[in-house]
Amino acid sequence: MPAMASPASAPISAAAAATRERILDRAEALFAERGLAGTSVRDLAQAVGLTPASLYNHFSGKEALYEAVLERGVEPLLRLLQEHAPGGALDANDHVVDAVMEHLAAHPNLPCLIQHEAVCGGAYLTRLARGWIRPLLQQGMVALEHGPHAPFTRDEYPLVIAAWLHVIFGHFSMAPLLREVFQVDPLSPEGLAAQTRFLRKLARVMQETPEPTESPQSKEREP
Amino acid sequence: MPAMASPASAPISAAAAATRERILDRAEALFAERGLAGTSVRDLAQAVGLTPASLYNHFSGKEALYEAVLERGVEPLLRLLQEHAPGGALDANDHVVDAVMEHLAAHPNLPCLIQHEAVCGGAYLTRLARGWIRPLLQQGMVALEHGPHAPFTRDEYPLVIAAWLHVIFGHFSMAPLLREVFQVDPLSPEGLAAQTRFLRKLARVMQETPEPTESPQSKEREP
Amino acid sequence: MPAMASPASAPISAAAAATRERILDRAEALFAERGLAGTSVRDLAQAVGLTPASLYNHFSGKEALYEAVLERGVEPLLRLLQEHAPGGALDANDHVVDAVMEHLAAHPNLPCLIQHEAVCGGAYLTRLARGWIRPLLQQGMVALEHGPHAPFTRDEYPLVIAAWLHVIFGHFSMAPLLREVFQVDPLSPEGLAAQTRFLRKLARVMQETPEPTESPQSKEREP
Amino acid sequence: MPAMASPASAPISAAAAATRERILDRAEALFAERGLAGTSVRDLAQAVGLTPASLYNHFSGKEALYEAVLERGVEPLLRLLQEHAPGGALDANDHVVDAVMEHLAAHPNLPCLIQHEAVCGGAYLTRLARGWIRPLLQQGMVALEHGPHAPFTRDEYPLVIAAWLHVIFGHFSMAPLLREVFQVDPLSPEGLAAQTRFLRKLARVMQETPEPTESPQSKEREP
DNA sequence: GATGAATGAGGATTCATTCAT
DNA sequence: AATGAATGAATCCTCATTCAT
Repeated sequence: MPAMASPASAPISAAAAATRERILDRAEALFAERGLAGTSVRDLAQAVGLTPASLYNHFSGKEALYEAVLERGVEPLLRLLQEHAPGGALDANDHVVDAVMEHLAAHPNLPCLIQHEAVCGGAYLTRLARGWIRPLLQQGMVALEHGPHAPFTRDEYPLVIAAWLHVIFGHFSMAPLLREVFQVDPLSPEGLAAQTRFLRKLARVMQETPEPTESPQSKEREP
Repeated sequence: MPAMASPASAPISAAAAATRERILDRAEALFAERGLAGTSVRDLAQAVGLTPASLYNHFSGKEALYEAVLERGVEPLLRLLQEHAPGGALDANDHVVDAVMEHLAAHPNLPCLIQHEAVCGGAYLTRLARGWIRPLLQQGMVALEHGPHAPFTRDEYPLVIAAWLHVIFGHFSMAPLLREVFQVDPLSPEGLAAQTRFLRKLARVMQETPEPTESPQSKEREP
Repeated sequence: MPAMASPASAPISAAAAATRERILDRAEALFAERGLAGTSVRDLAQAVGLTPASLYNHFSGKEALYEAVLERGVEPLLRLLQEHAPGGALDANDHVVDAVMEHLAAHPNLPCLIQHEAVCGGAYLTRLARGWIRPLLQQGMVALEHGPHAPFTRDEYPLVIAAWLHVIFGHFSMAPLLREVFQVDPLSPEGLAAQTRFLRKLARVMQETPEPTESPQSKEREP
Repeated sequence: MPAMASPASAPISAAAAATRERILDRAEALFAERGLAGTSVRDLAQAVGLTPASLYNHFSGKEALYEAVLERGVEPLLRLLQEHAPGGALDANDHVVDAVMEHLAAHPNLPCLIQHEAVCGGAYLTRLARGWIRPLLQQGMVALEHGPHAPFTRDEYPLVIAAWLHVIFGHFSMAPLLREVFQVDPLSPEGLAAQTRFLRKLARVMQETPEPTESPQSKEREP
């Protein structure tokens, strides 16, 4: 009798699910700001208005909570990227950039979390990398190959992809620094719109075939 | 005989200075990998082959050591950038990129340290930002203005600068991730050379005046 | 049914309060014997049969515990003294002496605690002094003025009060020394009774108007 | 050749002795204020303008220094008291009081040191008590017996002695408290003079034979 | 005689976690 | 589901002390 079972357990589950979500929300913010090591269970609990002991009713431990935060944040991003098939070139790219920026604007903590993981080369990184970053980037590779002739050779494509990753994520993960330096909030609507425009331009620029007349001095410098 | 006085005190200072430098070296690596909160004094001491108590003969505490690491790593980078006057455009840029890459290749921990700081918006960040990052970036602004007509408008210059920052630093700070994803070590000599070549190309691309014939659909999308 | 609500929460509170009291008891003894600096949290915890970490569930730190001990010990003494209005002279004094001795006999650690504080001139001293010692002693001044003509002038009253303080407290705070020297336990029932009798006698003696025929040599000595 | 040996070693010894004395001076003050446990070797060294390591050239350790301080302070007091033979009664007492007060005025830390020891019942206490306090107090007993008929019985003499100890020492050891409470510095010349006068008066009062007509109510109260 | 460097032991406190309630 | 109390392990740091210089 599944219909009968739910009234007994579902209401409880509903409240629990809400609490769980609240925990994830606050934890995401704290982990993004301070990293895993820098965030104490007490801080997490306090941010939710709970006791540390109570957290363990929802998550089996700090690391499990951390992973849940990561997963919850990353999965939609991954799905979003998979939806954008690597069919059209420039046009598709614009779409992808817009979609990604939109998603990150709604979840500005995500890049910080990933940055924290990517920097320390932590335990989650491997799973992260193999689980979805790799396919994601390889999708980017495919997209590149379908695009117009770029000034970049095929073996440079990984660097191109990485550069995009850095530029897109950096805008969020280094927001405090940029805010301080440029006296503008990168996460404000205007800041985000400007960055989106900038990224579109950048995409266009990077895909235009430059004249092969390279400046002579840089030729000398290359080994 | 002042020359004789130094052998009496200098050897002690020399040994101490050597130890101090060893501490800074190891601490830089650990802090870069794990951040401030994730690095314990015990680990630091052990990495140097010292007792935790002995560390306190050289630094007054973990935070002081952290600041010293930051300072030691950042200062030369700052000096290096100040030497490159914002005179010539593309040519100078190539020089700067080369110089910065060379410096970071020798101190690959530096971007991680800065990334850690920039993400959390910590206390050191403000000092960092106001002390040297801001002037540094403003110097970049000047350089941009002296360059050829770029596809980017003046109010986009900060974003251009930031993008450069992200691309250059990201290659180092996200090295573990990139290594995992692309199966290539970004910090190997080849990896660094390739990145340097890529950056030069990118610089050239970003400074070429594109034909003003923009693709129509992106025009529509811009508000 | 509020009576039912308490069994749900009161038992916890009750157990916690009991533990808290046990901590205060043992801490009082240890602090009295060794002072604040000489008492380690580990010793305190061990004396209660607890882990150092557990102490922090009841007190926010060593100093907080110390203050709580001081407060708990001092407050009843203060109340006791306030109850004895400075009405009758000798008769009232006898009452006060008896009451104080009785209280201190039940809390022989109190004088040691106060002594420790008074000697070092610590941070708590000021609060101690202004909070209750001062009013207490000024009450003593009033009592003195209501008494019979004493051999002491009004400007000597503070010294008289202080002397009483020293004699009464000293019997407790220097008990280990006195025990060692006189081979009698000052804190035994007999010791306390004897001291109480002695104090009564002393009170009487100090309040009797002496014949004004002072010995001539002391007159010469006084400037 | 003792005459020749001294020029070689005595000058050094002289400087060393001076340093040693400076150490003792500063240590006396710090130990008196904070007790043994509350005073760190670093603080001691810093107060002398020395390095902790250097202290060990003069004293074999903190405890040894502490004992030296105690000994240096206590011995002259003991000698002083031995000089005052227990011959004359009141007159002699005045002399003793004056002499002791004079000595303590010059060494106001002494009572604090002794108080610290007496309270905790530490290891030094026994030696202190057996070594000199006991004979000292027994000398007081003899003096009492030679005096005029006092209102105190022979078995109360120890309490009388102890009371004197408390009153005399308390004026110094509780100086910070008294200063705070009475807004007068007990250690100022005036404060000391007043206390000396007060003690003389007290001595006279305590030695006068009271009329045996005791107040009836106190008789009832005595068991 | 003075000191900087080194250290084992211990200082107070916080950590993540468990469990009875 | 929530929590207060308890705890072992770890936190950063200070302690008194030694020793080569």
